[in-house]
Amino acid sequence: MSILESKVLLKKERQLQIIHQINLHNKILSSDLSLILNVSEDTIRRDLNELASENKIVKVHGGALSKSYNVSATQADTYAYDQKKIIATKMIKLIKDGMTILTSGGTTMRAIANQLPNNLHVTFFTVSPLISLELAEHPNVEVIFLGGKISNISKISVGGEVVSKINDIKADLCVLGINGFDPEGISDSDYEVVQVKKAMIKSSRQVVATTISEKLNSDLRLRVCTLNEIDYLITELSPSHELLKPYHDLVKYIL
Amino acid sequence: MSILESKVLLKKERQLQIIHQINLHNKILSSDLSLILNVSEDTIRRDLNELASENKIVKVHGGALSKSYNVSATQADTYAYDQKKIIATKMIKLIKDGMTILTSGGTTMRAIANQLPNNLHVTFFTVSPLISLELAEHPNVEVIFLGGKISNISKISVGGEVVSKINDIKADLCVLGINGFDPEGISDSDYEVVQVKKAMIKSSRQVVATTISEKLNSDLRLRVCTLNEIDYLITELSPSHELLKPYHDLVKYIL
DNA sequence: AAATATCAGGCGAATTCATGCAATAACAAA
DNA sequence: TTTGTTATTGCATGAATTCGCCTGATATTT
Repeated sequence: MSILESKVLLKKERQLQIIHQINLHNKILSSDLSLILNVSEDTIRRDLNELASENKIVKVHGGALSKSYNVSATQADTYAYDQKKIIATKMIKLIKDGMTILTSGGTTMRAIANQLPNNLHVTFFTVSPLISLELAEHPNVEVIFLGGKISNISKISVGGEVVSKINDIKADLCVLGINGFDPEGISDSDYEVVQVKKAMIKSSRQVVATTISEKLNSDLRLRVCTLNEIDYLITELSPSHELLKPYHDLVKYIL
Repeated sequence: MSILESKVLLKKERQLQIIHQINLHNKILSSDLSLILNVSEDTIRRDLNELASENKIVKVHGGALSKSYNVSATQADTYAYDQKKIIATKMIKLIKDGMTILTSGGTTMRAIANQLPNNLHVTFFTVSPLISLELAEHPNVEVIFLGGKISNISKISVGGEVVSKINDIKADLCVLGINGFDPEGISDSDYEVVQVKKAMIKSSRQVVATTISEKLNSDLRLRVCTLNEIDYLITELSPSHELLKPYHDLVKYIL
């Protein structure tokens, strides 16, 4: 054990953290950064000004924005980010030390990866480059990327090689990001993605479906699985919420 | 580690210890080093300045950071981005339709992936999640990710599985991002990364080494290959530049 | 318009830094 | 060994950075 688990952040480090946060959420409030990094808002403001003058971020009243701001994609993201954070919090409670977890991609999964506490010792198998990077930030997490052809659309690896690799795994938990979800089951629109998700479900002891409530009761063209194949449904809503009523008989646990 | 601690450390030894500490923790405070090594902070400061001018660490107010610390930085933010863009332009000229290309990670590679013209029809094999994402933005590019354990430090997949997968490939071109480069060859500091790079070189018809001039004449602990194993050296400098003189006899083409 | 939040700029305390200098250590030649 | 040369180190000084707090100005919200 080393003596110097210094809590002191060097200025440069703090600024890197700020950039990381901004890249992740696309925007950030000075007040949030102040809380996260445990320094005064003045210091944050000075950092933001400095980073802005170096052209690394865009400073706005109250906080800062990412430089490469993809309007259409990210606005939806930021809009749902709070909800996804709630989902992440619920999801993380299911994770125990020593688990092996299989995960797909998607922004909800990304929020989970980001919120993961640093003291968890777990092994993640993933098909998403983005998630693998986010997970690799956690020192006690082992990340295995299941390689294959990267789908231009969904940005996860797909194809026979991935599927057969997944078949060789026996995971404790499968965390699925969801695109279509209704009483008939989970659905998706991309054939290759469906193959991967099916394999993931088959290789896991328990399956967790995570989705923002917005996607409830939407049906896409291809079926991934029926609801009796999943163990947990996690949304940002309270389990007793009206919208979730139709699912209480169909899914084992709703969180 | 008890009685011998009273032994006086020579400057070189001390600096090696400093580098060790930084590699271990990614950062270090001058005050901590002063305690650990039992010398005054002035001496530490002088050491840090020296190591920084040799480009081995990044000195900041209060201590120093590892060079590879800013992993999650944005594109425009990456160090020496303009230079890397020049390298990317030169590199891309070597790519022809239909090629199969094997690539490592690194920010230079990222610049290349980013600058790639959309009309190129090529297949990329990569071990870097970041590069795979960047490449997947190009509609006519097929991206295959070579999966494996993701190294927390270098953020590329490493391990036996990757290496043996690479051995099965026969690529036209291998594009290597470089960390250490001097007349004796290419070097790197991470054992696992070296194994992957070696395999990549072996599986490719031609090898391209790309590096910003700053990294020329730097020697890291582990050898990746000698210079006669690479075909092209690409830097941001003109091929006739003074700094490149020592390499004209050693590398086939300098661009 | 009033209430609230965010801002820029200045101040002071604490820390870190660069620099010069003298004491000491390391090393090479005699 | 001794002697002379150079490198290294610790300390002292004043300068520079960093950071939290404060104030009055500006922006945003209600």
